[in-house]
Amino acid sequence: MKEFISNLLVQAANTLVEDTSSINIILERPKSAAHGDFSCNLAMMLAKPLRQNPRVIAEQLINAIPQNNQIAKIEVAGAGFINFYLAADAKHAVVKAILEAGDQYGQNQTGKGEKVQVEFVSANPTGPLHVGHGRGAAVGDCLSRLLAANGWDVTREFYYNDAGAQIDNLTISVLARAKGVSTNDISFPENGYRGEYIADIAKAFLAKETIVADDTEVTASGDLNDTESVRHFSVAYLRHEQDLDLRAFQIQFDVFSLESALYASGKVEDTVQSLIKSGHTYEEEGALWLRTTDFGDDKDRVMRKNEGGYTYFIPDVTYHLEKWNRGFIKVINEQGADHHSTITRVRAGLQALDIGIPKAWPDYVLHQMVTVMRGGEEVKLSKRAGSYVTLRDLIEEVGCDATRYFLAARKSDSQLIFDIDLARAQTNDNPVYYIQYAHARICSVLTQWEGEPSSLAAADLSALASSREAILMQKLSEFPDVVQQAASDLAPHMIANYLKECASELHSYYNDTKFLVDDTSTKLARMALITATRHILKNGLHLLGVSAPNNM
RNA sequence: GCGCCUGUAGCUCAGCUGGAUAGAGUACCAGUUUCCGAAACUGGGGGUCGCAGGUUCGAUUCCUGUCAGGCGCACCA
Repeated sequence: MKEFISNLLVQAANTLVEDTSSINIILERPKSAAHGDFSCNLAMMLAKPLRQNPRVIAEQLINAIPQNNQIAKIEVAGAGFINFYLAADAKHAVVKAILEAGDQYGQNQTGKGEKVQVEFVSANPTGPLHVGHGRGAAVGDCLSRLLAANGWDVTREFYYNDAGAQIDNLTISVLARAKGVSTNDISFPENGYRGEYIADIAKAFLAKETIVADDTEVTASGDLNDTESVRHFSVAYLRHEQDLDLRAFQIQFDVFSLESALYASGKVEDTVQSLIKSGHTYEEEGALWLRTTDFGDDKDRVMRKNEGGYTYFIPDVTYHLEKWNRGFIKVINEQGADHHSTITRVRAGLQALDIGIPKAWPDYVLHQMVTVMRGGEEVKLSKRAGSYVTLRDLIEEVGCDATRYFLAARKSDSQLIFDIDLARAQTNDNPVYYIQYAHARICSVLTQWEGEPSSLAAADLSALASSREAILMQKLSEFPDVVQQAASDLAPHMIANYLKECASELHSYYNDTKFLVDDTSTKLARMALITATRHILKNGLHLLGVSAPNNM
């Protein structure tokens, strides 16, 4: 419909201007129903080049628009807006379209089946996942679902930094606990991990337990002189813990990549050699540097430390080079904003390789900090992890649906306050239940109707003539635009906001109008409309990874 | 000091590539169930869009400056 009107306007504009190719027709949905179903500011855009009053131009445009049966009325309003009022049939069309497409409605082929990788969570295997990782998980998973709905071939990936100094730190922390050193003791490693889970790992190691994580299996030697065994076992143990966290959050990954594998395969060394060959490196004070300042960084970065090891920067570049070589023209990295400084660095490293990787590749979505509140006070402690709130604590307390919704419903640029009391509330305060209730309500009515849902696509919809019904149909028709916009803006929160509005229109309609009436054609038309609404709510909730219960 | 993000109703937040009277939820006040689920709905009050300039027909939106908060500025990741 949008395209249809757009074409009409281009035709009309052709009668006033010689070259319309540079004109970008913008059609918007007016906030107020008094302004029609679609609105266009074309006349105002043309006012300057034509040197005429916008309202006069608008009149001329309207006169030049060909007659058709889709549009009931066209008006000039305000400073020169052209408002379109759709004919009843045109409004009803969306209901039929939804009923025919069902679960597929809202999807499009913008991505043309091309490969996109979304990397998210990527927590170090040094502890359980915390709320911040949860936000990354919710946003990353929702982004993946959105991109898939837009026709992309999506790969979800988790990168484990299992090779750096933080793993040495983990190893000595577990060793200390295994030897009975208390975290308060002076001899406990200064920067060691102090959460209670470290003691659990130590205990499991001494008990020679076997851990299965992803595709690997590790059995503890139980020998405290065997540092390598402690290291492997601890990493496997925590990867397993994180797997459980992810399972509780109903997040699945297609690929787990390990930093250690990049070293083992010699790819890290290859990258170093390529960078040296590119001529952007130099040695100073015993270290090997990359001149990242040539590519927009504010200072050069160390590649190889003077004691010989590589900084994390090099495997990071290697990993992204791998992504490029695996054929991902589009890559989105979802990370916490506290890592934003790596963006320039990784991109600079890839530029230095000089192999034609675009300057702005890969894309990044950064999420800001999460603060958890309970009873009006900030929650900072967890029994398991000590100094931070774990994702699993949160899921256990408020449930998976509410946790996912709250973590994805805010613009990721904004800091987020997670109110546990609100998320737990099974009342009208809680937007998750509000949306799910709308869905359950529809299901309840459909059950009582006892009719055949598949017959509705052919129903006569002419009875849908009230303003409530018009508003609801208008809201439903926006869904495909929202799905497309949310994906192109990489903004999952738009789905959450849309669903709240959609649920609100349904609830208003429900309270205003009785659906199961005696008149058959009216009843069928209303069944068709609420069934269409149900599809939209279900499809939208699915994009968020939130369930759409039939009853609650 | 430098960089990134954020300042919109008492609180939590939307505001779609600049557009019509700046919206929603919550909280507060007043109403709605002989009728499909009241986990709902209807109405009301509540705003200098941090502040100051600039760009133009028009700025919450774009630019500059400034104030405030968060995060980051390692031969850690």
